[in-house]
Amino acid sequence: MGRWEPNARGRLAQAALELYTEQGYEQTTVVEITARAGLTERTFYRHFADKREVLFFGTEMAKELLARSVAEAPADASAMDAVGAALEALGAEFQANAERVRLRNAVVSAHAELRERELIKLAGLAEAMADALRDRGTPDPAAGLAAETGIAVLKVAFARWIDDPGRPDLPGILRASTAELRNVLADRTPA
Amino acid sequence: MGRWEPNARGRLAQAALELYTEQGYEQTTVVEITARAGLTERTFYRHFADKREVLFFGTEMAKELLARSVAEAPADASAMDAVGAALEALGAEFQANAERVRLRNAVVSAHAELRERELIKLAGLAEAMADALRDRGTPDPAAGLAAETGIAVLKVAFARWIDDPGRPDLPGILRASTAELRNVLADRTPA
DNA sequence: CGGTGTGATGACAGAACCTGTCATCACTTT
DNA sequence: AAAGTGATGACAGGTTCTGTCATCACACCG
Repeated sequence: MGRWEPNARGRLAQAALELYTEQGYEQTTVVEITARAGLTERTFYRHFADKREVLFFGTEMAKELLARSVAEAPADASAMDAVGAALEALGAEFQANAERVRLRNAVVSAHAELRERELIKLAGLAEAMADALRDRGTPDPAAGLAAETGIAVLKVAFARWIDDPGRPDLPGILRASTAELRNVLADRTPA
Repeated sequence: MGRWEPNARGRLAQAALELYTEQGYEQTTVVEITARAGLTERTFYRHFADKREVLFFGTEMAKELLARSVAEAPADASAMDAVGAALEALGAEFQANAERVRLRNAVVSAHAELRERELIKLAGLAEAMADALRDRGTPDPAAGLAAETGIAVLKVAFARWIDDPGRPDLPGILRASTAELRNVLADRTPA
C-alpha cells in the first residue's frame, strides 16, 4: 500500500543502527537518521516512541517466544525447568543471529541510556514469563521468583557468551549457569 | 561555607520530591524545582546529572551497605548466605524509613523513565555485591549469579512488602523469599 | 592589610529531543 | 465521481541539557 517507499519502519531501524555504529549513539541526531531513510523527523516519532526505542525492535518477539516456550513446557515440568527451556529457546535464537546480536549489544552496552532501556525490556520479559507460569498453575511468589531468577541467569550467561567468542554455545552456557545456580543456592560453592 | 543558603543539593532534592508528589513527575519542570529551592536551572544540573537522578540520592549509600555486609559476613558463610545477610541489612534500612521509601516508590513506579533509572541502579547494586563476593573468594560465575539472584529476590520481596502494608517485616519477607527460591530451584514447587 | 585565588552560582545562548496540529496526497470505497 | 483513509510533510513550540563567561563572597598568602 504505498504512495511512499515501502517499509519506512525497517528503513529507519536500519539507518539508525548503521549511524549509531558508524559515529556513535550520542553523536547521531534523529534528523540524520530520517535523512538517511528519506523521511522527516516527525515520522520517526510516529514509528518509535523515542531515539532509544529504535534499537529494541525484537523485544516483542522475544517476549512472545519466552511466553510460548513456558506455556508449551511439559505439564509435569517444574517452574524453573519451564523457565530454563524458554531461556534456551531464546538463547538459540540469539545464536542464530549472533552477528547482529553482538553488533547491537556493542552499541547498547556503550551507553547508559540504552542499558537502562535494555533493563526495562528484560523486566518485561520476566513479567511475561511470570504471567505464563501463573497461567500454568505456578503460585506466587514462586512464579515471580522463577521468572526474575531466570532473567538473572540470562544476564550472567549472556555476558559470558559475549566475553568469550570461543564458546559460542549460548544454550549450553545457559544450562550450565542454571546448574551452577542450583549449586550456589544449595550452598556448595564450587572450586 | 557559604555566601549562599547552605545545602543547595538537599534543598533541590527536597523540592523535587515535593513537586513530583504534588503535581506529578512529567508535569514538573526543572525550572519549577529550582525556583522552589531558590536557585537557577543551571545549578540543578551542577548537582544532578539529569531530572531523574535527583530521586536516587540514596543509592550510593545502599551500595556501600550491601558491599560492607557481604564483606563482613562470616568467612565460612556461603556466597548466597552472605548475599542474604546483605539484603536483610538493606531491608531493615528500608523499613526504618518506611514512609519515605514508600513515597519515593510511588513516584518512581508511576513513570517508565524513573523505573528505568531504578533498574540500572539495582544493576549497580548487584555489581557491587558481586565485587564484594569475589573479594572474599567466591569464583565466577558463582559471584555474579549469587549477586544477580539476590537482586531478583529483592525485587520480588520488595514488591510484596509494598503491596501488603499489613506485613511490615521486610527482612522477614526477604528471608522467606530466599527460602522459597531454594525450593523453586530444588524443583519442589509448593502448594 | 591588600592582592590573588577558589568555588559555587547566575546569566545567556543554543542544540537536540519530543509533541501538537493542520495540510497534503495517493489510494480505496461507495 | 465524491467521500474517506492513512501515512507523511511542514511548522511551531516547550523542555531538557550543555557550553561559556561573568560575578561575588570567602580563604589564603605575602
